[in-house]
Amino acid sequence: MPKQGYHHGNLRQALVEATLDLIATHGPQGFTMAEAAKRAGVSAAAPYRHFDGREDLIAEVARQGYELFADLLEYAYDEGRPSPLAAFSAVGRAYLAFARKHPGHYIAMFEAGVEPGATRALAQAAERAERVITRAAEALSARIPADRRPPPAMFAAHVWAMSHGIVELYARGKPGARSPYTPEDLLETGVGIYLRGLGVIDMDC
Amino acid sequence: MPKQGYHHGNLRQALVEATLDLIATHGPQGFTMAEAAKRAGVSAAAPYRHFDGREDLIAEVARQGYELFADLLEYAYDEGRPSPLAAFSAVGRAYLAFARKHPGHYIAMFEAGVEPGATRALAQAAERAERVITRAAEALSARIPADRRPPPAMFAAHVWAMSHGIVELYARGKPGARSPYTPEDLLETGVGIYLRGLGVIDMDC
DNA sequence: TGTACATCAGTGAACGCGCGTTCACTGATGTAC
DNA sequence: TGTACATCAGTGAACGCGCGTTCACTGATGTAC
Repeated sequence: MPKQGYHHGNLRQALVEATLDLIATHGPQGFTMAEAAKRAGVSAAAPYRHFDGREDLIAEVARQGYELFADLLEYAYDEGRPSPLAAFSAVGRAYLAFARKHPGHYIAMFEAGVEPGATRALAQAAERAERVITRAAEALSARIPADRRPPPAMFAAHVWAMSHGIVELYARGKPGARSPYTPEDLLETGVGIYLRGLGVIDMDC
Repeated sequence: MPKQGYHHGNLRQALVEATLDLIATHGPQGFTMAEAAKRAGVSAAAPYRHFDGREDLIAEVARQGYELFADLLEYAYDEGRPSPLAAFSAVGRAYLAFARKHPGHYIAMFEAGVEPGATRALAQAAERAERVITRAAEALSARIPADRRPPPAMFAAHVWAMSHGIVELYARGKPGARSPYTPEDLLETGVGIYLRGLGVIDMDC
């Protein structure tokens, strides 16, 4: 636990967490350096001891988001166990769970205007997340005849796009604001139909 | 053509267009009332003769976006001609074309934090666009046995989500920034696979 | 057709505010000897 | 163990800026008679 004296003890991370909170509740632009400092119980000048400026702080939040995201997806994938299909579904559920449980991270990553190439560390974390999805798609499509299966990168892009679209359109704000279905239902049914189209799962189920 | 004297002639629409430009090039938050007024060749106070304030101006931009969007989708759908499948595909292509050709509108509609329920007119325009997509989905799924087809609203949500996801993730910024495929390719192949999964198009093609 | 007048659509100056950032400073900490 | 000192992590005040918005005003327009 940080001390409560003149020195904060762990200001850098406290600022990151204040930023997460602000972004999650007030949108990507509702975040200000001054307010983040205030929430961390520190003067407005203090953040500049730890970050180059506003952009730098947001980029760090996004980076941590990608790391956590990649961790969760990897954990859900579990190296393809117990089966490629089950692992793939678990990744999809983990995607939505991440967006729901970590809205600040998600927004910083995808809606705050931070380019994934902004930092080397950021780019690497983003790549790691993408690799999990691609790997899951690869394993799942291995049984399709080679001449009929789409490239794994394309497969992954389809699924990522649907997931992201569902988050953006149907998982924000009040539930049911734009659709009578939950995001989880939409993703499961949508990806299910898609996989049937690929011939990865049976047409009869 | 507007006169060039003391009176602008068509300031309201000129402000809307300046806003579109600013939003398209500098993001949803790169827009300011002052800059929009400047681009329209008018003092910073003038916009307040036509709009209640910043929010009101953005809402009007979003409203015009939804109207145009609905028009283009309706035109593409062409009441289901020549076939439900062809009409459905045309709607998908129109969706991407709209996002590409009218980025300012698209961003104002989906990324500027304007709630679709902000204005009655806005809500109606948004609903009209949604109805086109739902109708296209309905017509297309009519041939599926009733007990196996998803509700049209769900079908529409799947396709809308994939389209939106592709726009957000793969159609912004430099082409190929995140994927080797064009957004158009991604949407066509993605929706194609999805429709095969529904049994709407043949598994052999 | 001409004129008086109400209405409309601009101007220009000013406001208060909050933001990001800088700077000289000072209190706290860690380490060499 | 004690002390001197370098370094670190904060403070508080101030800056310049640009933004959204208001207000009293004035020039232009349209219309009744």
